[in-house]
This record gives sequence, C-alpha cells and structure tokens, in this order.
Amino acid sequence: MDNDGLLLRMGLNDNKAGMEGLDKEKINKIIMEASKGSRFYENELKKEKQVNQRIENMMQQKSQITTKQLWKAQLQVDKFAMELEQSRDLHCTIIHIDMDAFYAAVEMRDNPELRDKPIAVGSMRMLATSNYHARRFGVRAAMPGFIAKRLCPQLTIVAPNFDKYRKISKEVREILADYDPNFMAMSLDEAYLNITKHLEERQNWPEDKRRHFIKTENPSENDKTEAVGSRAPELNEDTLSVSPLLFEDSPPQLKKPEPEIPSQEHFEEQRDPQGLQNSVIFGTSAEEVVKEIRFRIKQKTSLTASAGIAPNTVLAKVCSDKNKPNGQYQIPPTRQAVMDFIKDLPIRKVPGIGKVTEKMLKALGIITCSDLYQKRALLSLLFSETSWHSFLHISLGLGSTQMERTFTEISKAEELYSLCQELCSDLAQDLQREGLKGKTVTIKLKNVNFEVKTRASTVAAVVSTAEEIFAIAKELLKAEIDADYPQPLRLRLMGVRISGFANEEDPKNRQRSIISFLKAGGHSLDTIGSVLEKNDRDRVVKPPEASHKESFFTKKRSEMSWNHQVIFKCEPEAKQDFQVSQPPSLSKEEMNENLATSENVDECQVFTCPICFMEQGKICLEALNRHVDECLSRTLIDCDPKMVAVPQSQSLCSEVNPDLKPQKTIESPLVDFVPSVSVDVLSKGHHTAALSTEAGNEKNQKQYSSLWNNSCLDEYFYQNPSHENEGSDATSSGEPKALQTNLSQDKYTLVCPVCNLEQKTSDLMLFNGHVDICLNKGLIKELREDNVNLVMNCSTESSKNTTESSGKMQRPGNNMAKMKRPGLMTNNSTSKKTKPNNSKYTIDTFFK
DNA sequence: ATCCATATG
DNA sequence: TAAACATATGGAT
Repeated sequence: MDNDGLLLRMGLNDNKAGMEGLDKEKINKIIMEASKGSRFYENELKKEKQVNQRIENMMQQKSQITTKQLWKAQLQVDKFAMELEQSRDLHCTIIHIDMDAFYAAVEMRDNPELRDKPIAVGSMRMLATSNYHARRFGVRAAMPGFIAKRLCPQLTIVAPNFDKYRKISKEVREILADYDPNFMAMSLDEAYLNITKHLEERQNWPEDKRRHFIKTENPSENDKTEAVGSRAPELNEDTLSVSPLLFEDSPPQLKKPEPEIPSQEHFEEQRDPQGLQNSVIFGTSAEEVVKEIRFRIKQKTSLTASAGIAPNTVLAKVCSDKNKPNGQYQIPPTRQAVMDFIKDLPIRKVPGIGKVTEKMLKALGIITCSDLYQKRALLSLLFSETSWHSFLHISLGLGSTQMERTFTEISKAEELYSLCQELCSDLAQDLQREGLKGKTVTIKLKNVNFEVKTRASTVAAVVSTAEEIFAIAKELLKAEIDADYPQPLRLRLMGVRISGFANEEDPKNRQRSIISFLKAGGHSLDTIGSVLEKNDRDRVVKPPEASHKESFFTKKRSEMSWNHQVIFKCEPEAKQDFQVSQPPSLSKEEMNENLATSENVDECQVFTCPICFMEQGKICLEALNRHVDECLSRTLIDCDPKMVAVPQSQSLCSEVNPDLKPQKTIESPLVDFVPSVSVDVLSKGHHTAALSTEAGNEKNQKQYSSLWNNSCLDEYFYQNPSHENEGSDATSSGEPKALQTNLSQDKYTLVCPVCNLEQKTSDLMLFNGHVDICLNKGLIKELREDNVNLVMNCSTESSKNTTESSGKMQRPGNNMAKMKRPGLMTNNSTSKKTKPNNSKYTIDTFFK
C-alpha cells in the first residue's frame, strides 16, 4: 500500500494546495482540533516525551565523546565501509511494484459513481487507504474516518472488500510470476521481483515474444483506449492531481511523474494493418520490462501500478515511490548513479527508518543519506553495531538483492518431513562449519496463502547435529500438521533456524557499541590476544571455488545469484569503490580518478604501507589491512591531542613485521582498540546468532535496515527537541556542538602520517578527513601501481558476508531506558508466541 | 521466557 | 461516537 504518512503528528506535512483540497495549516488545524484531549492524543504526547527523553540521553552521550574516540571510530567505520564497498553488487536488477492506492482504486474501478469523488476505504474508525483526490484534503491511510470526514466532508468511505482485493492481487501476481517465478509478495499490493534472469533471456527474444495486444473490448474503460491512442493512460484524476501530501514526512521531492506507461518513444506501437488488434512491442531493457509489466497489469485489472528499478531491494522500493502514481523510476546499476540518487535522499524515505529513527537522527543533524554517511563515526559511537551497520548500508546505497524462490506447494506429510530433514542437515553443516551449537530450534512455515508461522523449541543442552536438530524440528512440524488435520498443511516455504548459541554467554561475543568498549578500556593484552586468535581462525581464507567449504553465507550468495556472475568476482565498478572514506558526494571526483582497471590477480602482492612506508613483502590484502590498522593506531596514540603531536610517521611503525601484535612499548589504554581487533569484534559479534535454513521461496524479507539500540545512549545536550518540525536548525546541521566546543579550545600541529605534511588545525575531524584522503589516495595509488585487484574477493570474513547474507536486515529495535509503561498498552500480548527472538546474532541461510 | 519499542502495510 | 491490527525485528530484563 502506498502508505504515505500515518498518524497525524502535529506540526508537519507539506501540501501543495491544489485548486481543491486543503493546505497544510488547515489540515493540521482541523486534525488538532479533532484530536486534542482525546486519549489517543494524550498517548501520542506521552510517546513523544519518551522519544524526546531518548534523544536527550543520546545527546548527553554524545557530549562525552572525545575527538580521539571519534577519530578512532572513524577509522574503524571506514574500514568496515571499505569492506562493504567491496561487496557491493550491482549485477541484479530488482524491481518493486506497488499498486496505486490499491483498495481505493479497486473500489473506483468497480463503481463509476465514485470515480470523481474523494474516497477512502475503511471505516469511521480507521481508514486503510484513500484515493489521490482525497489525499488532497489530508485524508490518508491510518487516519480514522471521522477525522477524515472533518477534513473532507464530501468524503465517501467505502467498506473494504478484502476478498476482492485478494482476487485482484492474485491476477497481478500471475503476471509478475512471468518475470520472476520467485517474486516476493509483500502484501496484497506490493511485490519485489528479481528480473535479472528474465532480462538475460529476454535479450534474445524475438519481437513477437515481447508483443502485447491491447484489449479494447471494454469500452467503459477509457484508460485502455487511451493507451492505444499513444496517450499515456493517465488516471482520470489522480495523475492530474497535485502530488500527494504527506503528513509527517517527505521533504518535497518534486518530481513530476512523467506520463509513464506507454511513453511512445520507447516502444513501438503497432496497429495491425488488417485492422485486427492493436499491439505494442516492448523493448529489452529493464525499463521496458517494467513498462510491460505495468501495461499488462493495467490491461488485466484496469488498475495502475508504480515501480522502481534498482540494483537492490531497498533502492527499488524507494524508487517505486518516486514517480507514483502510475510511474516508474530507475537507478542505473552503477555506483555513481546510486550515489547520486542517495545524495539528497531524506533518510525517512528509506524503508526501516521510521518516525522515531528519523527524529533521533535529526537531532544529530542528519536529514539526508549524505548526512548519514558524514556522521558515520559518530553514529558508530552512539548506536549499537547493528544499527550503525545498517545506517552505513543505507548511506552507501547498499541493500539486499536476494529473494527466495517460490516452490511449488508441498502438502504431503512425507515430503514435508523429508524437506525438513534436508534443511536440518544442511543447517547442521553450517553449524559445524561455524563451530557453533545452539539450544533453540525454530521452524518457519509459510502456507500457500502467504501466512507465516514460526514455532520454536528450546532444549536444555546445545545441539548441533542434523539428527538432533531434526528431532526437535520434527516435533514442531508435526504439531502444525496435526493442528490442521484433516486439512493438509500446504506450504510454500519452510525454514529451520537455530539460535541460542553457547558462546552467546561469552561476554566477548556479546554485542557492544564501540563506546562501551572505550569506556571499559584497559583490556589486557591477553584479551586482545584471544580475540585476535579467534579472528585469525575465522579469517582462514576459504577459496570461493571450494564451494564445499564455503561458509554458508557465501554459499547462499552464490546460490542466489542468478546471473552467471561470481559473487565475489572483481568488477570494475567495485574497484572504483575502494575509496569510501569520503562522503558520497565528495567521493565522486575521487572515484573518477580511481578507475583502477587492474585485472584479477593473485591475492598477494607486494605492498608498501602508506603509513610507515615499509614494504610489506608478499602479503594479502587482509594482512596489509591489519598492518595499516596498527600503524594507524600507533599514530593515533602518538597523536594524543593533549600534546602537540608531531608524529614521525616513518618511525612509528617499527619493524618490518607487518601484521603482528601491538608492540609492548605501547601502553595506551586504547591499545585494545586497534581497529583490526575491534572491527572484528564489532562485525562478528553481532550477527551470529541464528543459523537458519529455509526452503521454499519467499523469505520474509520485508525490511532490511536499521536497527538500533540505545544501550549506550545517555544524555543530551541539544537545545530543544520539542519542536519536531522545523528543518535542521543551526545546531543540528553542523558538527556536534560538544565537539565544536572541545575543538575550539585547542590548536594542534599535526603531521599527516601519510603525506607527511604539517597540518595546523583546531579540528581533529578535519585533520582526520585529510588523513583519510591521503590514505585512500595512497592506497589506491599503491594498489593501482601494483596492478592489484582491489576487491578482496578472497575474503570470507564473516563481517561482510554476514551482513550481506542475512537477506533480512533488522529494523530499529530499541532499547532505551525503560520507561514506565502506561497501564493499558493493550495488544502486545497477541503477537508474541511464535517468535524466536532470543537470538543475538542472526545468520540466515536459505537453500532449496 | 517475557516484555517493550519501532516499523510496515 | 470514534484513533486497528497483525506481524516482524532487536533488545533489555
């Protein structure tokens, strides 16, 4: 559902008042009058206070961050960002299809009387959606009907006909299946498709296979005739209407939808010479495919859809919103295009970033994805690992490309069990490979009606073998089969997951934010040693070819890649992406200059450390990275802002010895923060918690992205969180206040450890930025000269893969100080039973 | 294991 | 008159 906007938040919303409808102020006034004093409103206020408190805590936390911490964080984050860059995959073509005002459009279609009126589907208590006409009055989904009536007295409220919507949805899905049999239906009116494979095949299709006839039998449908008449099948009113006004979000992204569907230049329309049927031929590009899909939907249902085309699901979804209604938008599969798109994109547009997250980030001066990238170091200190990782994904325009396949219905008990067994044994292999054992086994079942159930069982002792897991899973499955008996259990997806790993108890493996590490401080070298050891073990490089031994996530990725690309193959685009230390906006120029075109070569090369300038012999990138990390952290330590630091970079890195332990002479309490250690802790620590294996098709991959925790939020120092609706004010836009204050007090003379030039600055971040640039240039230069493959395609390091592989990402969870909860908060109890949420880490794997 | 907060349609 | 509901997720306790 194109759900723009939800609850009426006070003071929000933009509106381009049309000739008809209401403007923003009027809408807000009416809503306010209708709302104030209501229990609902009071509760909204209370919730708002809680959020404000969270923000306060966060700002307080922020004020205690030192520049040194920030600097260190920057290094770590950038290292991780670099890994993400390298794993960027632009080979898939993902589309997101979204029916326009679905329920309302159906009602209008079937009742001509409604066509020119503002309507909404729902009840006086709650509206499910509204048509575009009604939206001009501020009437939208998730608004109670009685309020909508005050906004728009002429509004017609139609009761929903879900059966009808389901039927139409099925018709649409039949079309979609032609392009991706494994498409993922998100709801009745939304779906993701991976058309990579279709596109590939389509290139060789003769025109006839791309020809579609125009139905003219239904004269009452004027749209259809319009389509023929080479006039885009505009919606009678919708397309003409001003763009939807959104409560609560949407900095105007004025993009007037161009007449989409049949945009004549793009496909040849043919009139059968014999006067038989008119037909259109669609091209072979992704855009044409999507036009074709939308055309067919229109033909079949008389309804319009909007679509987004992008290299991953996140972007596709954002795109589908861009030219809605009845429009489409593509982000070409290049990094540049992605970054351009992301640049000014308000974070709120990104699925997974909701109202609260938006507000919290806004308090940090973050409005757009560029802001998000720019503040990445800060975010890594204020948010949980999962959270900032997902923020980083977002700000780099990364997202999942994976969807599960739909398999044909399975309903025979025997088959169900054998499938389950198969899943268990695969899962067991993964477990073994990861050296994990868990206590909770969860099965996930999605029936043919797309209903998902999960059932979990926790046992006393850890299990890891296929037999043990199956024994548990079988019982769970049996219970479900029995429950439906004598009806067969008709499934389209089954999953098995294991969680509750033994090592979760191990404090070292628990999630922590960096700041908690910083606070903890003083870790002994022993601790470091053990972490390193673990990491080293984890880092054992497994060649991608050895599919047998691949880590499960690697395997998953390979399986999911439909085209013939090898997932970790080095691609030119990926290479350019080496530099990630600059904000997307800045990185362009760099990018262009970085078109290292080195071919795939062996992973080991002779490197010169850009910090200490020591030649590192034949080592692989991983080792180089670690070495550089250490050099950097030494530099850092020596650059203690307390003193005027003049690091002799040459001498900092003592010996040749590339990647070994920190030297004993270094005794800073921050030693345990050498990036190579903490990055791994950070990246590994989090996601490992549930291995799961699913078969079937569709994984519920509803959203990816962020997640957050406030375990480390503290206080606040910002001015005034209460007004939520003004744009970023002076304070929020710049550097953190606290930081500015700190910085203004000191002046340092620092020597850039890379270029070796003296930098006089009062702003460590600026200096840091300088170093970043130097470092990246240096690295890139070195690498290019050495003709090295910049993509660490041999890396099977879990951090990267893990993050990518769990097709689902998390959404902002929360943590925050517990608040007194209102005495009545009703409905929480209902949805809890089935969830296996005890996992700290999650790695999901899917296979057939 | 249970509860809470966030997010989505 | 009147502000839903189901579901998924992370995280704290």
